[in-house]
Amino acid sequence: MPERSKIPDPSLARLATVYRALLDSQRNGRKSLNSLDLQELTGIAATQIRKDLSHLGEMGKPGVGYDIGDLKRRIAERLNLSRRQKFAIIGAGRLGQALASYPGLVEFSFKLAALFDVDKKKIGKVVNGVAIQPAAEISKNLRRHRVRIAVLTVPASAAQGAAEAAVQGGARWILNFTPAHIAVPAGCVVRNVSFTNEFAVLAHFVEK
Amino acid sequence: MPERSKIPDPSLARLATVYRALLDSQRNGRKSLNSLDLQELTGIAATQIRKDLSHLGEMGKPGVGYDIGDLKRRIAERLNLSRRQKFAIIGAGRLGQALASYPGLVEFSFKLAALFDVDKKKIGKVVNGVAIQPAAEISKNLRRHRVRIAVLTVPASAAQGAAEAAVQGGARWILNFTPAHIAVPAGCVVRNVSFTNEFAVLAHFVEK
DNA sequence: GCATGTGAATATGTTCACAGCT
DNA sequence: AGCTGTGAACATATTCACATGC
Repeated sequence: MPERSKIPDPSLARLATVYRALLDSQRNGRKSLNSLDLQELTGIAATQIRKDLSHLGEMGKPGVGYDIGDLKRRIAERLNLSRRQKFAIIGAGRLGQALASYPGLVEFSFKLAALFDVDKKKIGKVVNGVAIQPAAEISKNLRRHRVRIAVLTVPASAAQGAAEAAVQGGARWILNFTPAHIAVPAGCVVRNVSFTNEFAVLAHFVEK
Repeated sequence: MPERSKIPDPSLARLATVYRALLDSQRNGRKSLNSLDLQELTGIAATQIRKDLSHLGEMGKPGVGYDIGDLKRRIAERLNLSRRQKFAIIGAGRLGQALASYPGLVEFSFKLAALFDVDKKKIGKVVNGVAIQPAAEISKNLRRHRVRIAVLTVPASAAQGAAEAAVQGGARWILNFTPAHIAVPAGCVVRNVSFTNEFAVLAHFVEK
C-alpha cells in the first residue's frame, strides 16, 4: 500500500481508538497484539482494523501480530501525535474547564496553551496550570504563543466572534463544540462536535 | 418516498442540525425557508438537505420552500423529539455537570431525571434542579423513575461498571463519553462520543 | 420561473475471501 | 498452522441532472 495514501476520515477516528488501546495495553505490560486482540479491546472488527492499519504501510508479522511500540509510533506519526500540539480553549465554562483538565488529551500529546473567557469574575482563575485570560486578548495571545488550534466552548451566540478572533490570531484548526455553524476563511479547517446531535441520533432509536 | 424508510445515520445527525436551525429561525419570526436558506444556516449542502428531508416524505412546496412549523413537527416525530425523554447522567464531574445543565438538551425535549456520583462530598449537591445521588443507587433509581437512557461521564476505568448498573436498572440506550469500550447485552444500544478522537482527527490535518 | 423531490451516476467506505509470509 | 495484507465484491452515502408541481 502506498506510504502516502489518503486515509478515510472514519478510519482516522478508529486509529485514534486503537492508539488509546495500545497505550493501555502497554501500561499493562503487553508487548504485542494481533488484530483479534484489538477487536476485543476496542469493539472494532478485526478485519476493519487490518484495513485501517494497511493505510500506514506494512506493520505486522503474519502468524504473530503487531509490536505495540512499532504500531504506536506509526499511528502517532500519521495522526500527528508525535509532536506536541498547542491548543487554546475559548470559553471557560464547565465544558471548557472539563476539556482543559482532561487527561486523555495529554496522552495524545496535546498541550493546553491558553484559556479565555469574557466573564471578569473568572479572569485569573487557574485551570490545569493555565490562567483564564480575558477574551479581548485572544488574537494577541494566540499569535504570541503561536497557537494554531482553537477549541470553542462558548455559547452559540458567541461562536462566530470567537472563531474570528482565533483566526485573527493565526488559528487555522478549529474544534467547534457549539451548535452554531461558523464561517471561516479558506484554508481554515473546522470540525464540529455536537452533543445534542448525539442525543438526537440516540433518541431516534429509542422505541416508542 | 416510502413513509417508513430507514434513515441513514449521517442523515439523522444532519436532521438534528436542521432542527436546531429551525428553532432559531422560528425565534427570529421566520415562517418558511427553502433548502438554500438552510444551507446558509447550517453549512450543509442544499441538495443534501433535500435528500435528507425526502426520507420524511414530501414536505415542501416546489417554487416556495418549507413551512417551518411543518418541518419541525415532521423531524421531531421521526427523531423521537416530540415526546419528553428522561435520561440519567452517571458521573457528576465537570463534564457531567456541564451536560446536566446544557440548555440545548431541553430544546430537544430531553429531561434530566437523575445524576449520580461515587464521591461522597458531591452527594446532595443540586445541579439543574436535580440532586446528585450515590452511585450505589443507580439501578434502583433508574428503575423507579423508568429511565431508559444513561449517559456515562465517569473515568474510563469506571465505565463498564456504570454501564452494568444502568442496564441492571433498565437502561437500554447508552451515550458513552468515556474512551473505554463497553460491553452490553444484546438489545442495548451504545453510542460512543470521544473528545480525544475528535482532537486526533483534527491533528491529522494540522500541517507539519 | 422557481424550488422541490428523485432516479441515476458517482464516490466513498466496509466486508469478504484468500494468497502469501513467518 | 496462524495471522497479516489486499484486491475484488458489496454496501452505503453523496452528488448530479432534471422531471414535476406550485
